[in-house]
Amino acid sequence: MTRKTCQREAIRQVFAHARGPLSAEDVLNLGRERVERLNLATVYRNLRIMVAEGILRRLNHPELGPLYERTDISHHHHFHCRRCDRIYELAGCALDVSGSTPAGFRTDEHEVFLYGVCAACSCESAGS
Amino acid sequence: MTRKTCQREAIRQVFAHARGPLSAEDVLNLGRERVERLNLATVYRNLRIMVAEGILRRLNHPELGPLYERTDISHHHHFHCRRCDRIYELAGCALDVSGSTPAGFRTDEHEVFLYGVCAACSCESAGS
DNA sequence: TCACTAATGCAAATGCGTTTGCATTTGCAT
DNA sequence: ATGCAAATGCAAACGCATTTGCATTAGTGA
Repeated sequence: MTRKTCQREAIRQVFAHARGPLSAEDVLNLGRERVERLNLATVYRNLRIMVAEGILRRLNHPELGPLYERTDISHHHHFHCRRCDRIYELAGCALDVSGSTPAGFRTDEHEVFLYGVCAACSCESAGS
Repeated sequence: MTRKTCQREAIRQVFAHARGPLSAEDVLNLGRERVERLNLATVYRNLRIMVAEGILRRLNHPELGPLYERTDISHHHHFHCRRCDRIYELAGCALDVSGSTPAGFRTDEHEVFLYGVCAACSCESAGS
């Protein structure tokens, strides 16, 4: 029987309000804003459950490592600002999948990662 | 002073003949076909040197982890066959980078990973 | 309210890629 | 041929994400 605990609820709330994928550490920190008494092991235990439930997906970012994101958002890709280290979700997909798949191959999934500087960081350093 | 050892030469040869990115373990195994006495620590030491020299690039594949590939090949992306676990290099790029970069953002680099089944594996299971 | 057990906290343990200390081997200049 | 420092082999150590054992806490049905 599954119980409704405040730490579990906090973790779900964190994802409900997140605007991008989160690392386990992120979930811990954001979760603690809601429930001071929250442990990393608990975070992992719940992340695992939520992934098993299909609520979350675990993705491996080439530069940031393992991140978790909700599965109820449509196909998208990620932009990593190397200045502030934030991850932005990019709506849609500008990849021609069939165009990049060799003859005889079948592409089931794909991931695209962009790296650069976000608007916020560009402004800061823009001067004037 | 840098010396020319057979293990170092073997590692360079491995990359000279590789047709895709390799894991450290791959380099060890392929290198041993050339020099039986080759150690993983040596592989790592040389990989590090070659990356520092700019000969190799280290990339983090979301499904396969850290891989090393030559830097003297033109822009391309990777296809991972989930059936045989092989990595194929895809010539060119079918991503509309500017199209996927939000206003105000600047994209410096990007990576694309495709997952699916390669031609060889498709044939095997295709029956006739 | 009470008992039962799921869930948590904590700390130790794991797995895996990678690094490092040190004794030994081996290019290479002399 | 000889000597010195670079390179290697080996095994232990690391860093980091993640898991786990166990005592304690706290939902929840009765």
